[in-house]
Amino acid sequence: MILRLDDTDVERNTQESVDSIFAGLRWLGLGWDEEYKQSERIELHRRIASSIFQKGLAYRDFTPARTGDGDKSGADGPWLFYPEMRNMSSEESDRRAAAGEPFALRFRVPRDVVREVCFHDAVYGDQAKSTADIEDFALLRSDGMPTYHLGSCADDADLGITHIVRGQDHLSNTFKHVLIFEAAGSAPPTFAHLPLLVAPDGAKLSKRKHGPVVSVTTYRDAGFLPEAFINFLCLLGWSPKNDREVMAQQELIDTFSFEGIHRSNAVVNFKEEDPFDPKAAWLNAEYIRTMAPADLSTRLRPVIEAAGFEVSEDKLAKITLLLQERIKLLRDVLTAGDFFFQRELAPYDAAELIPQKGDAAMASRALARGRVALADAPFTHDGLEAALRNAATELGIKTGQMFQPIRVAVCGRKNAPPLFGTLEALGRELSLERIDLAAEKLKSL
RNA sequence: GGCGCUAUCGUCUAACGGUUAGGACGGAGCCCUCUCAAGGCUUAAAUACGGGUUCGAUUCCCGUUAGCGCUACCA
Repeated sequence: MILRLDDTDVERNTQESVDSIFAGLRWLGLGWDEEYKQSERIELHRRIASSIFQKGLAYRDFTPARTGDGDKSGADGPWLFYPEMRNMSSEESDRRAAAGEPFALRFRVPRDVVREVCFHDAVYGDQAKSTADIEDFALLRSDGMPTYHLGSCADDADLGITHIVRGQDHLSNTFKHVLIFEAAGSAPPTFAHLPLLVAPDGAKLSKRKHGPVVSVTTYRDAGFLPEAFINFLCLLGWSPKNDREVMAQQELIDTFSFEGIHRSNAVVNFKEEDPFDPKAAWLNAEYIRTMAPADLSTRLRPVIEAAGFEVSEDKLAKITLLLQERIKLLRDVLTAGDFFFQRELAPYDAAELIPQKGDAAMASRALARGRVALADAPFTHDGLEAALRNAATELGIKTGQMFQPIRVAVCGRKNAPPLFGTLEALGRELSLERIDLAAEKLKSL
């Protein structure tokens, strides 16, 4: 497996984007055996270009570069080449080049006899395109830098690449590549084109338009597990055809085949308010739930510490157990378990303390009686449960009515992890402190 | 405009011409339950359209439509 940076476009190539790519790849744990930068192999590219030129299969084009995007909806038919450039005598071409006039080197696509350029794609099957529909594409820019087409073909041949697996946006470019391989006298590798990942509106995902969505580090920073994220990605445009979805890396590798790859684009379902595809989040939650708790703790700790909190090994173990099936992303530990980490609770409405079908007086009694129970019960899950259920019976109220005021008092909200485990993780001192605060708060109603 | 690719629930996807068109996410409902989750059960939801071929088309062929890609001295 070779990691090659196709960075022949100096303008667009920034250290920042390279760093982000490496960070993402390293996080995913995808290894590679060799690593190259195209920008460091330009001598090779020029050599290949020159040999194609020597064979008369390319020519100099002295036309100034066309700016930007060009007009793609021209009613004047497709642009194929500039006749005066393509047909220029070698004497004039040599003379102008020697005089220092800048030129691009273009491939001389055969025009005398129209023929079909063919190749077999491992995903899309047999492909053919008439030379009459292929323009004289550039090999070398006027600054001497190779284009993507030349650079990648030259490198593929030189590095002995066996399989090119890339986005379907290159499917039609592949005809040009076949022409280059022919001209360079190398056998083309196996091609396999992958369907594109598109935005909900159907547009191809791009760094420009969709920014964070296409950056792998975004998912890392949000608390995705790399194995879950890989799993999700694999399910986009490919399926094992047996309804299996949660698959470990080895199973993915074992089951993979080009035949299982789709030929239509897959949409990544992100939204403004929810930037992550719900299925990706679900898969991540699935991985989190089935992890060994100790492993989850290990993954959670850095997230908690990065937020500026400290937590003991013992307390984290308890919190992990309570939150494991309640978080979808590692990041969620901060919102789902905020009350575990902050000494002071975020402000909440005292009315929350009032239980279902109860009133402030009931809440007050539950808190008072609960405080007594908590003060001397063994501070363990079972001890607390026994004590609090007892208290409810004594007060003649439902367990729910007993538990809710206490839950809100210690967590600052109604929806929280199971009460007894939560109290145990919080510890006696903090629990009592918060109950006192809540009782005080209740008086203000 | 030219060339190419594609078309099954909202989304990801099954169904080597014969299925009540399956699964998953998300949605809805019920159960479980100290709340929230998780889990269990149930449910709504799709073959773009029109022609062929065939005893029989989601499936094969043609056309239409739509989407996407390429058409750069970007990749």
